[in-house]
Amino acid sequence: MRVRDDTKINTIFEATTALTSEVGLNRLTMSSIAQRAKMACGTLYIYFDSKERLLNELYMHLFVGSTLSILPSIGHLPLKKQLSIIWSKVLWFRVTNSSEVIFMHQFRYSVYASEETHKLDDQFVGFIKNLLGQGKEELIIKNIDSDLIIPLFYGYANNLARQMAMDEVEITDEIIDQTFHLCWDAIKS
Amino acid sequence: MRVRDDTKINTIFEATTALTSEVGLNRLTMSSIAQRAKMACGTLYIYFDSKERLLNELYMHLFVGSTLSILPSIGHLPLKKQLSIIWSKVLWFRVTNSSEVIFMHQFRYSVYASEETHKLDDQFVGFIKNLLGQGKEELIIKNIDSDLIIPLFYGYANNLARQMAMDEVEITDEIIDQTFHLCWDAIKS
Amino acid sequence: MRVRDDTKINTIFEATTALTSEVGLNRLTMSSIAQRAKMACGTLYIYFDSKERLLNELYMHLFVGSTLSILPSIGHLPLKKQLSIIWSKVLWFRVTNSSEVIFMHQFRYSVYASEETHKLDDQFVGFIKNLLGQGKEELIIKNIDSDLIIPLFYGYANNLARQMAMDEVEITDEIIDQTFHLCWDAIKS
Amino acid sequence: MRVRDDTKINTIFEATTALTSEVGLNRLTMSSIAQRAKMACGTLYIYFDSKERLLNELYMHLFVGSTLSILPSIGHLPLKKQLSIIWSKVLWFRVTNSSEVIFMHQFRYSVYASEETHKLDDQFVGFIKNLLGQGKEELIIKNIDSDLIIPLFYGYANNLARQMAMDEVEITDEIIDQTFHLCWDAIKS
DNA sequence: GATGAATGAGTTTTCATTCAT
DNA sequence: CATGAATGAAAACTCATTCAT
Repeated sequence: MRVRDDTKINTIFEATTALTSEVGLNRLTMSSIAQRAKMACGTLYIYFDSKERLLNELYMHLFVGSTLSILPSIGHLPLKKQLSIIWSKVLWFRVTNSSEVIFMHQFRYSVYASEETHKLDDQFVGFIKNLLGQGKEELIIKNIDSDLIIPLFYGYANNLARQMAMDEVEITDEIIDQTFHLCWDAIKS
Repeated sequence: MRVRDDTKINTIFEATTALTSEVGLNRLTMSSIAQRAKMACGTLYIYFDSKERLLNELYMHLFVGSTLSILPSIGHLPLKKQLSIIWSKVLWFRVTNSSEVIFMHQFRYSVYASEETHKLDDQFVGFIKNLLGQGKEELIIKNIDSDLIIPLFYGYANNLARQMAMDEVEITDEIIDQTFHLCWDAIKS
Repeated sequence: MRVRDDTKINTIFEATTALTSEVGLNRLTMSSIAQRAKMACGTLYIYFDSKERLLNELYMHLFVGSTLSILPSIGHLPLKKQLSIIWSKVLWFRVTNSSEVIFMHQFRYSVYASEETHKLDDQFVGFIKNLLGQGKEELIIKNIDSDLIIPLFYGYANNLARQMAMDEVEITDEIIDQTFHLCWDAIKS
Repeated sequence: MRVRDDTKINTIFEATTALTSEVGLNRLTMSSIAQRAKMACGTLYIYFDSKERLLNELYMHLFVGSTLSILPSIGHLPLKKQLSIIWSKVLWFRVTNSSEVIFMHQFRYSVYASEETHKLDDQFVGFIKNLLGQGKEELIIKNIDSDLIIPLFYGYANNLARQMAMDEVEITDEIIDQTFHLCWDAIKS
């Protein structure tokens, strides 16, 4: 019997991200994914119930891999260090995986994004909110509603990465440093 | 084609923004636009060559109305004041026109966005870049590559507005003040 | 403007019945209907929401045309005469519209048949039940549960018509007479 | 192919009849049969060349089991008795095996039914025709073309059984008696 | 024999665009 | 100009059948 091959899921994911970054989410079709992944159209449906599920699972996979996975391991570090690590991690991922970022960006606000997916984001946002709350108590960070601060990090990271990907600028530690300092100066009290 | 009947064009634009914010760009169809605008499907093609043109013209219309239009009139003011006015203007527009912002956001990186449209953005970015260059010469602003600064403003504004629209938070002068100060603290030298 | 052409619905109905009798309900596709009706595939969806609706509306159309339409006009006649007219009407229709009957037969118990459609049948059955009830009161008809009698008429008519259509036997008044007498002898008291 | 493993074949047959009565012939898929029969999709093809063959063999199996098998053993009985036994046998089978009857009914006139299958029916019909011929010679039965009589039995039995199955009415000897008398009164001279 | 993953032709349905009125 | 019926290519998804294990 042909064994169910879990690397196939990765092949599908790769084909999907690559195609989305090339032609956009709107022109992404199941048959084009299949063609790119070198398998039959029907095979996609063995691994995913529908196009919607495929995209949602890909998003969750990327989101977990890019950000959620580091959160637990840095809880003991000082606040600024934690933020700086997250910033670096997020930026590195975003810049070195430009196709993936383009996919995430287009998917994020598309009709395909499910409740479940949005909750992942909330989880991340919740963590950051917590961090900022701490910082405010310690009087390190300006006493401003976190909902006004988070979009700065979030929007800046997204936009910066997208811009760099489009201009084909390579990321350096210096750039990460500089941009993090902008953020830090913005929020430090 | 394209006779000036601004009433009709506005009706089409309003229908398009409203629908996009309700069902998303992916599910936006020409006949749904026509239906919402209370006209026939074919009438849309009297005013716009194609769906792509319609969307691009709408984007340009919104972009000019929301930002580009203020730029010339404030050139004589001091740097920080100029930035603050632009910030306020942009944010007000984004928050008080949430449908429009959702449309712009979804359209901005979609397959529909043409070269021409991207150049509009560049025009705006060029203006800001200029401003920042001035600031750096006057040693008011950190000496950092403007391409690293602009995404902060751009991304922050976009994200903040989208978040506020979704949470149905009302904008106040205080919020504009607070958020602008975050930005300013980030870049001031 | 092209005017919405209601004869088109008949064209579609005819194509559908003809095709069903030729290839069966299972191989009946929307594109084959469109092709046979000499119109585009999408045109079908202007007149019918879905394949299911098309089939249901066709069934109702045929059912009403073939049986339901005569019921009201014969209420004043004596019982046996009424039954005999219905029998004749049903049989004539079934035999002279063999494609239609094949469609109705295949559709009747298919997955496509909706609640609404079944209710039509009930309406007809209800009428006959009433008639039989009268007959029993007048002691003309055997005092047997109507649910045991109706399938005789219903099943016999269906089967006889189908058989005659397949054997390409022509119907005659004599045949109608003979077969009705079988039925009548079966139920008369 | 087609090794005799009757246990497995029966499992497949049961799964097929059950599923057909639940979802209809149109939604009956090979993989759903396999799933219900708790075996792999490919296994079905060890026992049957194709879906069409499977269905035809099932029909023949049911037909033989339900009717054909009794014919030889009653040839010596008087005409009315023979008919009455067949009626009883047929009705009992149809009512106590409602899934099977639904399958037979849906299959009977579907695209899947092969020549071979139709010949089975002819065999049964031929036997009955013979019987009726006898009856006419003995002047017990009306002198009417048998092709006009058989559909009465055939259609009545089918329809009655289907109706009772749907209404979940239990069959009794009384019902069999009553309905047979209807038939007999119809044809007796 | 048995499995079930893989195939890909075929199905229903959508929708940007055209065009007769 | 305005209409909206008509078009047909293309999309998502299904499923009988094959085949590597």
